[in-house]
Amino acid sequence: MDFQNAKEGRTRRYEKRYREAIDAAAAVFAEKGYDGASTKDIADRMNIRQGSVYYYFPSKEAALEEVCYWGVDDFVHTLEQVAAADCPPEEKLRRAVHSHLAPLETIPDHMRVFLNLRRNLPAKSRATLGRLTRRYEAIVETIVAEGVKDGTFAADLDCRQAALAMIGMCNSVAIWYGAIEHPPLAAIARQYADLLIAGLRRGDR
Amino acid sequence: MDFQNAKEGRTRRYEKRYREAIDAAAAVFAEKGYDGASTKDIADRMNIRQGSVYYYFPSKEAALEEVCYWGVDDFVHTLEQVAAADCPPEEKLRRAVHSHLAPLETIPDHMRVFLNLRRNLPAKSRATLGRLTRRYEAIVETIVAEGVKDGTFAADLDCRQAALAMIGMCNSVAIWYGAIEHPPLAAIARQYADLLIAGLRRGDR
Amino acid sequence: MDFQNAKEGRTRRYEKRYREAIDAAAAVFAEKGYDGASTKDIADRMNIRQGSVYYYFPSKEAALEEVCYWGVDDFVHTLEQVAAADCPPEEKLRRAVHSHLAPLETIPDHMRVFLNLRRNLPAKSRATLGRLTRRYEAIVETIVAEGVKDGTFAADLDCRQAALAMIGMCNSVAIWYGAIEHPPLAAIARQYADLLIAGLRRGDR
Amino acid sequence: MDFQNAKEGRTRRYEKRYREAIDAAAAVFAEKGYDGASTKDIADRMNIRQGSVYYYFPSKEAALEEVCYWGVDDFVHTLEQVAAADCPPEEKLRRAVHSHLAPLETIPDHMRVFLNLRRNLPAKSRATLGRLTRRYEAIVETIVAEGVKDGTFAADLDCRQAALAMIGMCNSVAIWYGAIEHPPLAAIARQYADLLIAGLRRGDR
DNA sequence: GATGAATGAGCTTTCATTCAT
DNA sequence: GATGAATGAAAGCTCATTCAT
Repeated sequence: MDFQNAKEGRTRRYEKRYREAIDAAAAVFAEKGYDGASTKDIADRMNIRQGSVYYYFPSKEAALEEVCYWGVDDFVHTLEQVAAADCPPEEKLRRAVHSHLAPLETIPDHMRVFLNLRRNLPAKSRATLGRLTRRYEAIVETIVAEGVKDGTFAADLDCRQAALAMIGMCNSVAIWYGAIEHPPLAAIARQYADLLIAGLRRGDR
Repeated sequence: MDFQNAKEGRTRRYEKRYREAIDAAAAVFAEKGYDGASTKDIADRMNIRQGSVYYYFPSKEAALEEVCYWGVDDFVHTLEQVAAADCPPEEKLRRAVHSHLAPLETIPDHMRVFLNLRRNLPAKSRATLGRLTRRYEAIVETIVAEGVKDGTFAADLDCRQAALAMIGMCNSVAIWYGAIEHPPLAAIARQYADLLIAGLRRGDR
Repeated sequence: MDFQNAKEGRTRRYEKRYREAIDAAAAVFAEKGYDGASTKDIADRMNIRQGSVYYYFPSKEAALEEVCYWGVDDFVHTLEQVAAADCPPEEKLRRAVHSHLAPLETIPDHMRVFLNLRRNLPAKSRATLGRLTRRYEAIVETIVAEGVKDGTFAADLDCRQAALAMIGMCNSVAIWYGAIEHPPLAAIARQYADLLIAGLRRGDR
Repeated sequence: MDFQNAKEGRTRRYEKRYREAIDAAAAVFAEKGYDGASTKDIADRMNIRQGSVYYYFPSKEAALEEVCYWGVDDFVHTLEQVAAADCPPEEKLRRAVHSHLAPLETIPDHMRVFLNLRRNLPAKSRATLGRLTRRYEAIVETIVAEGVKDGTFAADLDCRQAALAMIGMCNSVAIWYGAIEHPPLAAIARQYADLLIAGLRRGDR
């Protein structure tokens, strides 16, 4: 109940509201797209008036930026840990599929916004996220390449294409996940991992 | 040079320009999204003035509709022929992958618009296209199921998920095809088909 | 009644409306200042709706630009002719005062906008107009210097300051001209010229 | 160290900050105009937050009022003393020019705001300041008339126009003073006074 | 004295659409 | 087939102002 606490309390409350603002933006962008969403939509979701949105974001674009950056670092970092783990490549791939799909359960809106609305960002942020994306792809490619080297996967694999295929397949889940009937996420991840692992064992010729 | 011919000539010219209008709309929508594109963008691409766009389309939405419908019938019909062909399921799947990717070379803009901007259509068209999409998915599922029945593919496959995985993987190519360096489309199709076929042989448990 | 005429007619009509748009902008800016004026004010004065203003100007700033540039070339050009005339410097100065004040009768709004709202222009136009202004001042200074050289004006005059004083005095008329009771413009010009000429004969020491 | 003193100290500190607020407003208004300036601009200049400006001024308009009134009483009073002095009219005119230009050195922002932004005041204050202005003009006119009567200035002078010319010429200095290279203020004042005095001796016919 | 949060009105700008020509 | 002119609605953004703390 000292000053320290009072300050923390205030800060925490502020941060909470700020976090809510980002989530509201994520939800609205995910539903309507960037150009299709209005700042009024975000305001409505926060139960404030339209102009007040600008208390939280300096611009609509900035709101998109915040949503897109949300969780990206963790996302890449997790994959790095998977790649660095002490286990066979096929296990790494399996874990990669699981961790790649995980955000669909925790922050599906942010994920969809990142996947589909990145291009609406100003050049600079787009470039930054592009670099992160390419790093992510490279790590997946590394895992595949590792499997090729140790004989787990087919010797003549196009590792880059295999990585893109894996990522593309997983990302495509975001399109219908939650909108149609489907197995639980863990089951989907298992199925997709099985398919990929078996596919890569004898994938390309 | 008789009236008939003159009329035909005019009509043909008209149809050509009309087709150009749809292509212009496709290109603009593909580049900027539905809400991000303006009728002026379409007009600019056709070298006419904004208001003149309405000579070709009764509304912006109608333009989107035309673009989305373009080639869809053929697309589904081709898959139906593949499914009806007299060949083993794995060959059918291979052909399905090829024909699914083919539009990327011939009408990439229309394909991207269909994939990403369907949701901007009025409910009615969206429903119609949704039905077509589900029919398409069902056909793929049928091919997979056929493979399961004759022992080509793993007995415990989730055929629906397998179909979605195949479609999602193929669609994901549209995201980077033409934007980054990549093998020719035929090679990509072969690799993806190989991966899928091997993956499905022993995909799920 | 030929094509040429038809086209001219159309163009003339268009230009007339365009000129009206600039005049409306001038009047509104003159009355309310740049930031104080709204595009709706301009629209109201033209009897069109607010958004339609953008049919005539790409932006509010562009409207200001048009107003500021209006007549400036003529203004400078007229002074150049005065300076080049074959008559004694004091007569040149008299004519300069007259031609400087003349726009108050013909385009008072444009003049006031030029004098007071130039600073609201984007850097580039501001610089262009700044160059014109400095050229104008230089010409006046030249006239004064001529008078000093031929003994008409005091030998120890600060010609630059004298030029600025003349211009400043004349411009200050714009502040009250038309708002309070005053003699006709020609009389004001004569009085001010008399004052200046006598003042410069024995102006500085 | 008694209560009285403590209170005085607080008051004095308060007044200092209050004066700073007015100066900040003056500077911001002078730079950006009334409509172009925001309360945030004033806040920034005072290193406080936007809302806190309202601790010093009940409204933006009130801030403008304070700036405009600042020094005006002294300004008029000084001229009254000049007019009442026991010296020839031409000396009075010389002193009037000096004292008219003096604020350019001491409170240039306030002066510019008074000159250019009076019109943004509410009707009442505008009227009050208008009355002061007209009184000021009348005093100058009186000085000129005195000179006419005693034969110092030309017998057929339009005294009102002469007064306006003097004031306009002096005010015009505010436009460029401090922005371009120029002689010291005292020199300018001398030059302008010389010009005016000589001009009025034989100014109108 | 000052702040964080919010409001509500107004602004500039964009844009799908209409229509007489 | 196409254009110039205009509309009306909505959008993003700014800002003077308020108020509890």
